[in-house]
Amino acid sequence: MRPTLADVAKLAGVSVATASRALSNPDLVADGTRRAVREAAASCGYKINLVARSLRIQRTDTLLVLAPCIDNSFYPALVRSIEDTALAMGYAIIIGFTNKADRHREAYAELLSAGRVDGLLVMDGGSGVDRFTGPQPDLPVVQVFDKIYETQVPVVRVDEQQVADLAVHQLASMGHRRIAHISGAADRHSARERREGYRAAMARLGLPVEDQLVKNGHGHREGGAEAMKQLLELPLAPTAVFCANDTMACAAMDVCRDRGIHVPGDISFIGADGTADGLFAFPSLTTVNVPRAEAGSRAVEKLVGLIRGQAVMPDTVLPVELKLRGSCAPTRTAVAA
Amino acid sequence: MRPTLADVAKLAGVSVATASRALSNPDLVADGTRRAVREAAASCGYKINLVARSLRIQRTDTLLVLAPCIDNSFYPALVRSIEDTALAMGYAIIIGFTNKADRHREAYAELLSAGRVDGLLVMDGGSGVDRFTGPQPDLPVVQVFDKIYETQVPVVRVDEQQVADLAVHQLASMGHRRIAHISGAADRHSARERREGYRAAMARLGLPVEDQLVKNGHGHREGGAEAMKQLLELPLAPTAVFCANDTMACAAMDVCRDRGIHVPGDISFIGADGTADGLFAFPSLTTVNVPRAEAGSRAVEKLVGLIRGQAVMPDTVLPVELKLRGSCAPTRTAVAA
DNA sequence: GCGCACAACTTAAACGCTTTAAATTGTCAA
DNA sequence: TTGACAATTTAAAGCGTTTAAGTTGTGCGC
Repeated sequence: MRPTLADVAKLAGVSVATASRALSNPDLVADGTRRAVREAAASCGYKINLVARSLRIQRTDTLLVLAPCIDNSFYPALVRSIEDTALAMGYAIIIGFTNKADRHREAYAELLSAGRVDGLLVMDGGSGVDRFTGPQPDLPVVQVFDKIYETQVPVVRVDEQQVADLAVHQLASMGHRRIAHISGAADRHSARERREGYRAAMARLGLPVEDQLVKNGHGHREGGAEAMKQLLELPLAPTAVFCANDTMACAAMDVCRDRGIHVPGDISFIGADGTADGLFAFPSLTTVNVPRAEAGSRAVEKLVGLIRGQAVMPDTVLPVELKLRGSCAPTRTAVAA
Repeated sequence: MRPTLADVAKLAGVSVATASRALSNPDLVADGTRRAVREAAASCGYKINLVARSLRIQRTDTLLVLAPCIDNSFYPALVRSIEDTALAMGYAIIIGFTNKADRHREAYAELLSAGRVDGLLVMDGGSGVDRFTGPQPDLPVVQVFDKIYETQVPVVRVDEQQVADLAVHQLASMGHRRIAHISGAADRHSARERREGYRAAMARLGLPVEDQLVKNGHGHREGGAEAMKQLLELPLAPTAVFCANDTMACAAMDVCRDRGIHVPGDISFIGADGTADGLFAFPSLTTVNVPRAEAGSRAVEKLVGLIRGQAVMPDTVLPVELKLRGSCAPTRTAVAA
């Protein structure tokens, strides 16, 4: 049998209460006692039982992290930084992926309500965090990106419209006027916002906002490629494309390459997110970087704050930044001018 | 206050023992009683406290999964399948990344020894699973890939030498004789085995095994690119390269493209692992697929088996498979012949 | 010498559940 | 009517901690 605190106490000739204090609250016992208990614990290989501790102190020091997936190139950096920050703050993370069967959602909702975690970090705003928590979560919840405005859940996010704005402005400043947009999955808040941001930016710049220049790429490679093909079939093809994420942008560039269309000579691309995808594309992809690692840590800090009783803070909005790389260039006319 | 079983019992007019049974062991109570308890539970919003349950039954139904990282394109599929299978078998997973500071290792070793998980799944064979478990783990452990022969830990893996063998044979069958190898991180078992497998296959085929044709790419893009550059500077450059993973293969192909060397016309490539990297490369990368998703489920099944008291089974060795894609072609001389 | 403050420690209860062993109830045969 | 037996239910003992409340002992001022 694993030794318990009682064994340690007996060995050290003190009560379990003292043994407990000697190990976890050293200032409350005399020097000699502390040493005796420590030695007893070491000599019998005592290890605390965290489950018992959790039951007693009503804390698990564990966070549940729900991500839609992990093979998406957007999430790994986020998840890593969450894990890193959580660990530094004394929390372990249980991870769950939610874009699978409903079975998953239910299982995790169960974990949440059954007191096995102290808080929830959702990255899957998708169609509402209340699927996991109910309308009035009795557990601290923080959401990362993809804000759902209907709920009052604190969020760490970026200004998604600004993402689009930076991209469109960059292209416009290079002389592009026919700027297309390949948008992301319709159920994602970020995708909707980026599309709106694109429209707004185009309008502000006095550029034509044609419906045919906006195609839905559904956020993935195949959709991006298909959308690009449609754009290339237009009577008057765009000279630049802003894609709602890097994955689609890379796929779109590949379509161009396959057809002998030169990037950025014939057409320019800007992606969004700032994933590694674009870094290794050819040409390397200009993108609007979304600081995922920082979002991860900030979200954990926020969540831990809530758990520890801090008042709900306003949304955290992180800055985005344009990363100018090889995939966009001034229009020929701009060059000629 | 959250209602407890005692509240439910009082509400239903039975003892807590009966309430407990009615909810978790329904055959042991009479029909009417069961219904009454169920209704009482529902009416007061009772949710079981899993921590208390865990303490009592001495199980946590949680697994610790340690991965070196997640942004590596190799691991996501593995982690997802682990999560999926674990959930289906009634386990949650705590995930930890171990290629960070030692702080991480220690924290997770603590979790392990403190009874917060029922078992451990390690993907980071790196320099020995005993860093986490000590020489005699008192907890079930299963390792995925990267077997460490010194320890007696059951493992789910592939035949890494066969990975190399399939690649070399394919290239040789296309007429290649000067086949180079870009190897992976020296501390990884898979990398060492693949290099040995390359040597053995070359020798068996009677092909020259020159030290200068073997470069260390350290498993990552930069290393792969650098290794490729060195290979191209050889007096007699190789006509084909087997890379120990897809990431390096893609980087190596990019180097060729930048220098105007045509793939597969001038030089052929085969990678290994079967990650999405190679699928979207140009040309798409021939690779030796390592069934990561299946390895994940098998590992979980094995681990849960151990937890439930099954005897230790022999290693599980999964089959690998060559995926022929656009990055390799017969040599010019072979074509001419 | 008495009372008091204070430090050091112990006792005992609590956290919320499961499960063994014992008690209760009901049924039926003798 | 009684006893045997099965079917339910209950009381109580844990699971291994933490901690509020209580006890003991020491030194100190008076």
